Amino acid sequence: MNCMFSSTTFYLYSIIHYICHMKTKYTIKDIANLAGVSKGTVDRVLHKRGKVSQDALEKVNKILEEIDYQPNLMARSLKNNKIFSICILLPDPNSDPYWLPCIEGIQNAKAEFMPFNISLETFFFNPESTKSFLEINSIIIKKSPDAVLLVPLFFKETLNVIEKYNASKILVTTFNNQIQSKSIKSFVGQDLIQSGRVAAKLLDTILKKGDIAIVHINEVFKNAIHMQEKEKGFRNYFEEINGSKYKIFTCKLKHPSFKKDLIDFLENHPSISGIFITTSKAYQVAEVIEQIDNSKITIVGYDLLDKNIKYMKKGIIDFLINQNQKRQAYLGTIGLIEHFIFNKDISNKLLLPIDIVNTENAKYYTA
Amino acid sequence: MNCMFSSTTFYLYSIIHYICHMKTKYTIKDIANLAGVSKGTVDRVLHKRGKVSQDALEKVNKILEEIDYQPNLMARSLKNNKIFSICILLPDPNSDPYWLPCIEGIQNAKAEFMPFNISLETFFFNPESTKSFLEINSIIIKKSPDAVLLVPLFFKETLNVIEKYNASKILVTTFNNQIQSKSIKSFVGQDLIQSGRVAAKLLDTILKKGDIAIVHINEVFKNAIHMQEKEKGFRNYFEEINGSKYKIFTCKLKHPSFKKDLIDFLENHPSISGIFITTSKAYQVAEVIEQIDNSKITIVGYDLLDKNIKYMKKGIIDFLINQNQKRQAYLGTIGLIEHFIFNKDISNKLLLPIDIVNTENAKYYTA
DNA sequence: TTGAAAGCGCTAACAC
DNA sequence: GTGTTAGCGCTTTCAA
Repeated sequence: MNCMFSSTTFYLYSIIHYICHMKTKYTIKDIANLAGVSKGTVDRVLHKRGKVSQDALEKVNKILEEIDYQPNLMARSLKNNKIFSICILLPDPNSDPYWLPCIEGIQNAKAEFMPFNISLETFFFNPESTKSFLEINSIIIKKSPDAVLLVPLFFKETLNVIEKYNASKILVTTFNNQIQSKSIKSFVGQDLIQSGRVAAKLLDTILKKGDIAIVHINEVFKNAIHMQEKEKGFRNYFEEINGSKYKIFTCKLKHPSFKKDLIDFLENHPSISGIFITTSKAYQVAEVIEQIDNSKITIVGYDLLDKNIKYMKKGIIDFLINQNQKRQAYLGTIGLIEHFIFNKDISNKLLLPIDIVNTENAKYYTA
Repeated sequence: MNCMFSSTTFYLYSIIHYICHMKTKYTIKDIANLAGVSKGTVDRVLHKRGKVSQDALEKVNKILEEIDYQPNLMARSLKNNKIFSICILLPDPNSDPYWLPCIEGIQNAKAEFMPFNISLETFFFNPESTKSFLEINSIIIKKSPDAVLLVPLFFKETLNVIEKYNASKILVTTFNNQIQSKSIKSFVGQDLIQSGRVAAKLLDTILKKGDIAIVHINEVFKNAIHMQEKEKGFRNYFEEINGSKYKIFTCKLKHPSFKKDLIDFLENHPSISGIFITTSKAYQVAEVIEQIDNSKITIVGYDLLDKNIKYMKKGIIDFLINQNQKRQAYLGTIGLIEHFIFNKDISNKLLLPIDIVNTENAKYYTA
């Protein structure tokens, strides 16, 4: 009973409203005194470590119910000064620059919790190689960290490695790609269907006439589900509007015939006035549009890659939707850190805002 | 030398890159041993509390230079278990619903740091009364908190009260409204000029023809500077485009002749195809437009008030710019808390993203 | 000027 | 079963 927690709200300007919570903060010693037992016994009850008589158990629990005991986390983690270790696994940013901002997000998390005993190790795998994914995962398992935060790009392989982590009692959380599994304790990412709807609304607001193309750029198979969900949300938006005035075409492109196929598609569909690109490669479409077309086609794409921003500044890309990888990685990391240090619950699913970006607000999302 | 901080980056998928920092974490005891003095002496050096011989000072400093000592904040705050108290002062949400989300932001901050010894008290003042502002501030000063976070709506009065806080050694930080004063240790808010530019870019993207009106709704004088800065950024954007095709009119409205004046203005300017409203009262313009006009006028306004969202869903307001009061209040609060608990620096100026909101992504910013 | 020691709240090993 | 105790790292008081 030696410290207090107070919470008050004041309100004044003719009348004065005064609301005040005074909450006493109890320590284990207080509880021991109140229950007439020793600190050790209280601790055994709190941690369900057994070896407590029925009588003592009831006395302590009675007090605990009455007082809303909040353990002092500072003291707890001072005592248990174990080094928690977290391994983070994501696709190699050298293979796809989309992942680059994640590094910064992880570093920010690390910097923020620098004074605490946290060991963070970051690993990259080749996004085009399930083998590299499996290899790195077995390296991580050998290090037996307390938790792993990973991007589950490959469905089957992920379920496979998760079982191994589970067997080793290693906590698994994910970001960017959502995979259903009760063994995954947390997912941080975006609602892709909803992000398709955001893109649809943008084009619906801008376009006065013409038709729309959904462009999928087929890089590696990892994105297949992503692209499908975005298309689903996009079409869904227009289906809900009775009597939508646009025809919507889907256009699947892949290298190396990308450029030729896109040009052919546009020539065959001269009514196209808006394009929605479902990957972060909008700049590749913009390059082509810039060369062939003077008439204005509105383009909505994803992600603040340098090349995308360049074409947005040129006026060829109109909007970019920010998938916020950096913040995904940051929140995934601090979620684990705060769980270990402060005993916080890990939120099962955290859906980040779907940011609409134009030339004028871009700097706030890239910084 | 009894615990470690490690930081590693792995990279593998044909070659293995392995980068590993192993940083030993030192305690005061370690330093004392290394320097051949006692813990007490090390502490005196660390805190510059004097009473240390030249010889001892040099020995300790030499070690400190070599090892990059990071004090254990858990232990420190366990020892100094003082209750830090923070008072928060903002305009009454009953007078202007704009401020309502701030309450939630403050409560989130409170919930997040519940286990620590922080006392938070929230006060409201009448945004139309400098007197109430001064009265509440003198109540707060009497409570002598460790810090105050306030919305400095009134320039002169704010400078006045800040001096008093300074004299009482109470830390002052601000949010939402920026006032230049070296006595203000932190500001959390948005760049209003840039937010005007964001609005301009939106209208520039959407409008195909016609002219633009900037509408100021004159509620109370508090907003005068806000509105001016937004207009400045807005016009600035179009001035930078050589040969902008729009004429831009400024329209100042105030109640009770608001509706009539707006209708008159639109009748006198039939070319208007886009409206930028510089306050959170876009819904008032939308109400009028809905009644008088079938032709499409594009509207960009501010803030996710229920009424604004309602008109956005009706298709009358096209975009809302989110000033993110909730996050401003949240970040302002946790900035202070982390300063007190973890000794973190308070960032002098924190500019939040200027979020572009349409019907499809609104829920992420209001939740 | 310096070192020794107590104690913040919690945990866990160790006697009884 | 239960209470006592040492100790996590830091601060601060008190003797020396």
